Amino acid sequence: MRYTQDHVDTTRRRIVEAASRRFRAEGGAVGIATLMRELSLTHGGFYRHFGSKDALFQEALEAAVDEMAGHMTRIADAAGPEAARAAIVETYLSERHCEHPADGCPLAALGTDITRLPRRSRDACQRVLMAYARRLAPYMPGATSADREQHAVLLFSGMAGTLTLARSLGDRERRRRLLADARAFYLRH
Amino acid sequence: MRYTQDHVDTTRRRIVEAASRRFRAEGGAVGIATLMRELSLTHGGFYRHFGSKDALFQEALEAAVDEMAGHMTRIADAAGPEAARAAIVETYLSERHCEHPADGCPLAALGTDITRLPRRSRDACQRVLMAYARRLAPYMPGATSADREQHAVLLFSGMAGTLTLARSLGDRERRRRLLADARAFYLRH
DNA sequence: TGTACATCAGTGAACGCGCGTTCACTGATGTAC
DNA sequence: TGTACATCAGTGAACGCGCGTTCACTGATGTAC
Repeated sequence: MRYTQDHVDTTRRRIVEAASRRFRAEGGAVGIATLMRELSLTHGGFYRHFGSKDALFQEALEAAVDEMAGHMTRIADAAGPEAARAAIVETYLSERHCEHPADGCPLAALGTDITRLPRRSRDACQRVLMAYARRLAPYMPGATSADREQHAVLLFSGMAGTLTLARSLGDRERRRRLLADARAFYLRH
Repeated sequence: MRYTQDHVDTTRRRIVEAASRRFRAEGGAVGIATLMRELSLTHGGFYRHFGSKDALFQEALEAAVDEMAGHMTRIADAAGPEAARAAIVETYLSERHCEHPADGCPLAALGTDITRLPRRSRDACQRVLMAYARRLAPYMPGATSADREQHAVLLFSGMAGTLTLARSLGDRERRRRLLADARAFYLRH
């Protein structure tokens, strides 16, 4: 082998990470050559690691969900059981999250792109998105774990929609107000 | 003139209508040639009507918002003042709306695409989206018109996020349950 | 009223471009003997 | 231990393709005389 297994694994991981960020920032239309150039590689080598661009998208989405869920659980754990849900809402609907889609929620950044994936990929996405909800459920109110999971799904998809709208607004002040209104709303309900 | 002014106006309107539906169904990536072929025209003639594809996208989005707002106000008016908001929620989060993005809410269908538009287009979009909220505000609760408008923005962007998630799910039964849960949630809050 | 010309919506070939994917090749390293 | 060979991550040219946009052209109609 020309490169050590360790080097190969690292390269693969770096591709997924770069893709995860760039897809969220610019959508699924980002080219493979652009992606590989960011890592000082050429596009030809891509196919030594992935079967197709679709396969990379899938993995990148999974990585994004994992990263986001990790981030949210850390914030919630730090806030303690009483304040966990509030901390999640505050962080999710923060200006920081709004201005940085690349490290943010993939649902808010890629929602409609996922919708247009071929059937087979959508099935895989469903599993990933449901795992997202399952990881956040423990911080939600509800008598049963099914209730808490349902709460997580509704809260996150709702906030994702509002965050997407906020990102569509050209006027910064308007964005700030929308986010503040949304935080107040989702803290109450 | 080769064609009457009436014919020209009709053709232009047909292009906008087809674009409005197809962009919502398949995203902004739909090609101009495809669009024109749907109307039994060739792509070359497109530029007699529009300066660029971006200009068409703008108009198509506006038409979609107008159509959707019209649809919603008709439903709300038919339901009467007491039941107006409930009728809007039921219709928006219906399976029918979920399965037919082409005639549905442009925010749910194109949310993340709008986010990636160049700055100049985003300003125009902001105006269009705010007009959307203003038309629906009368059916929302709230002491002042600003309160009602804020309620409309949060309700619609939240429902759009949940609808987008529903459309991402491969499993029909799962979609049905999510929509039912969402209807219950948004009728309460 | 008849004739010559201007108009311009629509046609279809052509443009440059970037895309996803393939492939012959390179060359440093691992492995077999 | 030294030598020959196999491996395979990464390179960069090439593929076919569809895109947005341009442009010379067509030809039915409106307009000027």
